Amino acid sequence: MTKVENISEYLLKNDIKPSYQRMRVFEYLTSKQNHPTVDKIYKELIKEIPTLSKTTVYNTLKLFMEKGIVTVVNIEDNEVRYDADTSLHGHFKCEKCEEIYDFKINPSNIDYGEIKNFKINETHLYIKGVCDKCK
Amino acid sequence: MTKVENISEYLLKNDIKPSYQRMRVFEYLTSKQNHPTVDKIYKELIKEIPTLSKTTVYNTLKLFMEKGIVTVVNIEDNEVRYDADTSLHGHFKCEKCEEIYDFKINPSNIDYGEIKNFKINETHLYIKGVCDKCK
DNA sequence: TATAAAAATGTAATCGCTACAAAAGTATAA
DNA sequence: TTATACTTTTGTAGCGATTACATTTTTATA
Ligand SMILES: [Mn+2]
Ligand SMILES: [Mn+2]
Ligand SMILES: [Zn+2]
Ligand SMILES: [Zn+2]
Repeated sequence: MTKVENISEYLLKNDIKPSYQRMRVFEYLTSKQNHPTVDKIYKELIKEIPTLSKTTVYNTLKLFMEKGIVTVVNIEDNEVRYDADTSLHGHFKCEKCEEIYDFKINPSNIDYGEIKNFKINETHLYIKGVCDKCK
Repeated sequence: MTKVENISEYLLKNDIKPSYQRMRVFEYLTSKQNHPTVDKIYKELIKEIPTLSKTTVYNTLKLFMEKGIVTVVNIEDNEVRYDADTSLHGHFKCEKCEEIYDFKINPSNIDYGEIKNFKINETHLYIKGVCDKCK
C-alpha cells in the first residue's frame, strides 16, 4: 500500500479524531506490516505507553473498521488479525514459521464463478502452505 | 461435492469409527449444505438425540478435521463454520440475508501472484456482498 | 476558568471453546 | 455368558478473547 505520510491528516480525512492512542495504533499497523492481533498491538505499544488499556485498542480497531481504514484478516479460526492495507491483495500463511505474506492479485484474474452478477463488496483470498524460506 | 451414499463406509474409509453421533453429525453436514456452526449442529441434532452433548459435537468436528473430511469456513471473525465439502470452491456470504453460497472456482484461474512457487496446501476464497435475491 | 463533550481506562460480565474426570458403550478373550 | 480393557460420550469446570459499562482523564467551547 502507499505509505501514509501524515497519520494525523489521514485519520482526519477519514472522519477520525487523531488522538495520541489512535495515531500510535495506526502507526503500528502501517510501520510493521505484520497483520498483528489485538494482543500483539497491546503488548508492543504498552512498552512505550504504560497507561494504555487493551479496551482502547479494541475500541480503536472497531472505529477504524467502521471508517473503513482497516480490514480483518481471518486466516485461523482462533486469531483475529488486522491490516491497514485495505486494497485488494491476498494473504499467505506459512504453516512452519507462521509468517504472513501479502501478495498481489490482479482483480481481473479473480474467478467469481456463478456469483459474478452478485454485488461484490469484499474479496478475501487466504492461502496456507510452506514459504520459500521454510521449504 | 459428490454425495456420500454410505456414511458409515465413508467414515471407515477415512479411519473414523462410525459411532451413532459421528454419523449423525456428518449426515447433517452433507444433507443441509448450510455451513453450520457448532451451535447450529448441536441445536438441530439435540431435537432427535436428546442426550447429545455439545462437547461431542466439538470432539467430532475436531476428529473430522484431523482426518481431513471437513474444512473450516472463516468468513466472519466471530463465527466458525464447517463444511463437509473439502474440494476447492469459493464461499459468498450475503450481507443482507446472511446466506452462504458455494461457487465453483477453476483451479487454473487462481492468481497466486508472487507466491506461486511456495508450497500451497489450502486455498480459501471468501466474498462478501449482496446476493441476487436481495439486490 | 467553568462547563460540556469525547476519549481512555479498569473492571466485571459474557461467550465460545477446551480440559478433564466420570459414565456409558463396545470389543475381545476366557 | 461374563470379565476386562478400551473407546466414546457426557457434564462440569476453567480459560481466554471480546464486550459492556461505569469512572476517570483529556479535549473543546463558552
Ligand atoms: Mn495484508
Ligand atoms: Mn462450501
Ligand atoms: Zn515459513
Ligand atoms: Zn441475500
